[in-house]
Amino acid sequence: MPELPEVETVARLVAPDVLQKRVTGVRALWRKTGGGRSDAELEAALVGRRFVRVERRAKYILMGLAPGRSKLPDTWLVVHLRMTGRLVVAPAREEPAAHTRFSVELGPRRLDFIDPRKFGRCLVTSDPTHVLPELGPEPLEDGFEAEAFVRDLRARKRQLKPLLLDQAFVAGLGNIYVDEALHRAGLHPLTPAHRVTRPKARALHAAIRTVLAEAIEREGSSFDTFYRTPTGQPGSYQHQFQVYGRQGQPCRTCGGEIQKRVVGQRGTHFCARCQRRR
DNA sequence: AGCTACTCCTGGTAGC
DNA sequence: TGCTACCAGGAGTAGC
Repeated sequence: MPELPEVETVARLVAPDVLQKRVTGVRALWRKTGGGRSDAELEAALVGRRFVRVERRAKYILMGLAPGRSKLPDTWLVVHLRMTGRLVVAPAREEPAAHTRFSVELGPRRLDFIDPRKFGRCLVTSDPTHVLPELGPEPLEDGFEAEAFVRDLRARKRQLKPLLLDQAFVAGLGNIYVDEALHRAGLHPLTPAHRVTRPKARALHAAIRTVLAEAIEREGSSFDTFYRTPTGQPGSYQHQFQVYGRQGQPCRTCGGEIQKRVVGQRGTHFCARCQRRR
């Protein structure tokens, strides 16, 4: 499922195919994907504008469009891949692939949003802050400062797993990278945040950054048929997983058996020996 | 503040 | 083989 590294990879790879291209048509093949907007509304907002920015914030891809020859975006296409969303650029004359939910025509080519489970969104707005929820710091940016993280973490009483999944606390982590970061830091997913020692909290801060940066280097994780980069390539970080999906197998650090249990409705993987409770 | 449960969705798979 | 039941899960929301 796309988390920060996968979204970053998609944004990077799709950018050269859309930047400077002008929109010639828009269609929401599944209306909800486009936020309930009609094709006429979408066309009125986008047609004639040109993609001038492609950025990532948390798990969102922000694509800025400017009118005429302007370089200043006044309209944004905000994409969230959720579980199964993909962005693909294809020749406009080709039929859209199965499960295509939203299409932006760019002259001879077309940006397609493909999403079997229909959880993803392609929202059009004049200001991304109108559609983005409250989001915590970007874990790979300088603003994600260790001391502040330690302080904020220890001020909360939630269990680590749901706290780290909370996008308002830290942006961009999902089920996979939370499990991987907790293992790397040697922290049990059920530990209450305020019980984490300062050194362990610092270790967690470092682990989050390391895991995410390494996953971006490998273009994310593809362990099922879903996530692919816009070029159709799978990522390769799944080969680096220490705990995710490895229940029943030996821990690569200590040889203990990797456990799986449900925490807050999420499959949670950990080594009970490396990640002692409390 | 923080917990649980529910919703949205469908492809894949386990079980019969 | 063909059927049904269930599961995966990001994030929003409701209720306690």
